[in-house]
Amino acid sequence: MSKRELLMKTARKLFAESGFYGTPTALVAKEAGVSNGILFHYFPTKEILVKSLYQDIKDRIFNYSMTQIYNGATLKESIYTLWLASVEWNLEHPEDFEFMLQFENSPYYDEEVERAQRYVQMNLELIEQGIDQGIFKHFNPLFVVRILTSLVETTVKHLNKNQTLNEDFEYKSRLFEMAWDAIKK
Amino acid sequence: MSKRELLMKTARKLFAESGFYGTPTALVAKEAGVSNGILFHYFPTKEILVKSLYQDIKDRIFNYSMTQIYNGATLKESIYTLWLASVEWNLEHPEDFEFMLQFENSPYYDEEVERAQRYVQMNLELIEQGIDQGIFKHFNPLFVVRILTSLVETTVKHLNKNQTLNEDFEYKSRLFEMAWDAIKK
DNA sequence: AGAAATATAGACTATTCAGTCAATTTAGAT
DNA sequence: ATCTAAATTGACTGAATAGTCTATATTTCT
Repeated sequence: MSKRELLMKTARKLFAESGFYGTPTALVAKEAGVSNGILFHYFPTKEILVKSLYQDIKDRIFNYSMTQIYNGATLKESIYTLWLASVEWNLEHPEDFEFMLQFENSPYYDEEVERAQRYVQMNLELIEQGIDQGIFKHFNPLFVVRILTSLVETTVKHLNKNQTLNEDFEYKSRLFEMAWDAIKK
Repeated sequence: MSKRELLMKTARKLFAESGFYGTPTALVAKEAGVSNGILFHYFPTKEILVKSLYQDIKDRIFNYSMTQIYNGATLKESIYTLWLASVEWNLEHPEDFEFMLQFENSPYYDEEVERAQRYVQMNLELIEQGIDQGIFKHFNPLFVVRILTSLVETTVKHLNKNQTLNEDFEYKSRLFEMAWDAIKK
């Protein structure tokens, strides 16, 4: 693994544990087993490190989600697939999840950062379809995407606390019904 | 206003603007027009200041909500009243809202802090009723409360961005239907 | 009034931390 | 083989900041 990757991996872990305000750059470098200087060589400021991490995580969720969708699915199936992909992915990557929660509620996060995500774009298209077809309640599509996202987050937190339910797909589909009922007409 | 109150008021404002990591205690004291020493007299650590603020805000939301509920309401009406109270209150107190979002996604926040809130207790009771009566989907009541809370947050963010909708009660009741549909059977 | 307790001031400190820099090593190109 | 550019080191710095401490003022109690 390149030192750059090593730094990102370590930062992800430490940031998830102690938050990015609670984690000195020096510690990231030390834990990654590289010098302080090289961290600032790859990431000129801490803010750039943090934002790069976020970008990277979102890209990985996006790529994973892409492998899950399939042709010929109904709208509900597509939304379910994306919903489940996001839930599963976050369950399997708790560090990324923790970090993302913090980031999205930090001053670094704004609408521009959000819209830039291919992941958001993908969801947006589906939601717009659903609204046009009169299947979904008539609201601003980006708002509906945010509703879904916030329900995914709450759901993941819930499943993280109840590990026994983690493999229960019938339960998960009941959880999905909450999200679906919220947005459908 | 006592210096203690003055400090809390100032902290609320500054924390909302720049986050509590981005706001030095010295600045809080300075902006409040009091000495540094007195801040630490009332709040021995910054953490205590932050937690006190949170407690205070939650108490005020709770008190406001209490004035809104009324006897003889159906379950749906009660839930709506609480939902609307929370939405309105957050809209009218953007500083408190900003601060709360940050706090609830910070290391300071945990389940103990959450359960201690009278506000959560009040919601919990209603939700338990709904589940017992078979009106709501059958899930852990605390989880359902969190679902509602997260929907309130997303809704408030949405309304904050679209000020024109702020007075539109018909629109708000459509927003409530999302939350209601999510939890009802 | 006088003692005791509490409130207030503000200078000071010890530490922490993001970021710099000059020196050294490694890799790549010709 | 030599030159050049990029990677890497780690000691260092300057600013920021939570919390301390001593001195003074104000209130409260008897």
